[in-house]
Amino acid sequence: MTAIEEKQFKSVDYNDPMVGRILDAAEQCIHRFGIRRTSMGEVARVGKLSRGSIYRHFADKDALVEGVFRRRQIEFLNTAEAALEKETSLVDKVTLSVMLGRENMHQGIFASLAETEPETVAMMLLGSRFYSRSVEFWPPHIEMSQATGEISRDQNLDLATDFVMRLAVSLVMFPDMGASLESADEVRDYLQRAITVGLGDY
Amino acid sequence: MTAIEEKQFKSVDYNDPMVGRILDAAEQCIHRFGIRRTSMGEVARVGKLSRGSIYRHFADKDALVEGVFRRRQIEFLNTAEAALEKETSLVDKVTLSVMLGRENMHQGIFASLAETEPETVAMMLLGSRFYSRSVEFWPPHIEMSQATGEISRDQNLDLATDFVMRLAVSLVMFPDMGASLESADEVRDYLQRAITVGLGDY
DNA sequence: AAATATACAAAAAACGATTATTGTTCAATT
DNA sequence: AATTGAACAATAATCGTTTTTTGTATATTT
Repeated sequence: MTAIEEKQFKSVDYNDPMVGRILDAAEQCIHRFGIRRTSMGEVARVGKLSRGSIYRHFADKDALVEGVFRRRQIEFLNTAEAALEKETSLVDKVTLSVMLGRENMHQGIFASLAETEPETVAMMLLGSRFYSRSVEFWPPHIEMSQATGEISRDQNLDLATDFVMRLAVSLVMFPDMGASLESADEVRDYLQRAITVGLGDY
Repeated sequence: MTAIEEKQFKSVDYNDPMVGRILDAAEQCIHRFGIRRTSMGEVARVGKLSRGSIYRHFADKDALVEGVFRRRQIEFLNTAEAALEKETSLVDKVTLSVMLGRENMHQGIFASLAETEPETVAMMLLGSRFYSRSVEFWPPHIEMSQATGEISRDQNLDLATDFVMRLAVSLVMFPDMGASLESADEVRDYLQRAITVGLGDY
């Protein structure tokens, strides 16, 4: 097994308590100093563990940073998933997701990184890796919506997921793209239209 | 009049032949070396003009770079506008715009800059300034589409424009967001659905 | 009038030497 | 079996210093 292959197959076990400690320390460092000014040694010091332990669980610094944001995203998707259970319609679910997504962008690690290293954040947001993780989030909700008759039953699941994803991502990243869509009510009305009838007649 | 106010009011005259020479030289430099490694002196040398002339027309280097990309975008919108005249439906127009937009991103100054300074390109794409210029592009086409009955007449123009913009921008920036939407046919089918009925029934 | 050429201080980039960090290895420790 | 600690070469960041570039001003030319 070559080094390259090994790196690909290696995946992080988020249940391992040591991994948790490493990621906690790394997140704290990135939050305070940014990615560039965070060293593996500093992470080790903050987490009160050895540098070697970090390299046991993460191939390199990139993998560690990736791990931090991956965990954050998983956590976000879980909280979002929980919050969504109160909503019945797909439109309300997407609306809530957009509002939660915006909130998430303007606080915590994202907000601080955007201040210290905006180019890094920009690169992350434009990378497809970032969204690919959220894709699996929607299909169950799409299917539920099809079951209740809110949206068409003969819509292809992948295409519908893609459509919802595009709207959600776009609304989180660009609150204003011509029309003002700041408040939850404005977003809901907009999505109601977009999702149920597009630009066609009611 | 303060310096700040003056800078705000000053706007570039793209018909001025000297402005054209400056922008030609600047674009050539940016294309070859990137923004960071392009100096005002080099632009002057390439354009066979004085550094003073550049500062007569552009407040600073940022304004010059802005001018280059602004002109490129205007040119793109004009060619797109011309190409769109052959298309009758809004769906076909948006499809063509998406394909032209993707093409535009993968050649010329954008492609070369993406190689040398990807973070700069990422920042540009995420800035709202970039899209705000394209917003005025769509309303006439939306209204035409409403006139022919392709889309609803009682749809608010700003919201419809916003919706078309979001789909177009998203499809240009993220060719794959779950569903494969590479070819023009795939994009057209997707947009046909999205624009005319959203996720509702046919 | 606009373009040029030159000069200038302040800011930024390039440079080279020094220091810190990275990623790997391995023996010792828990 | 995982973690630690220490050593190590290779890479990258940092720090003063020097050089270039910036933005402005002004006299001169077209």
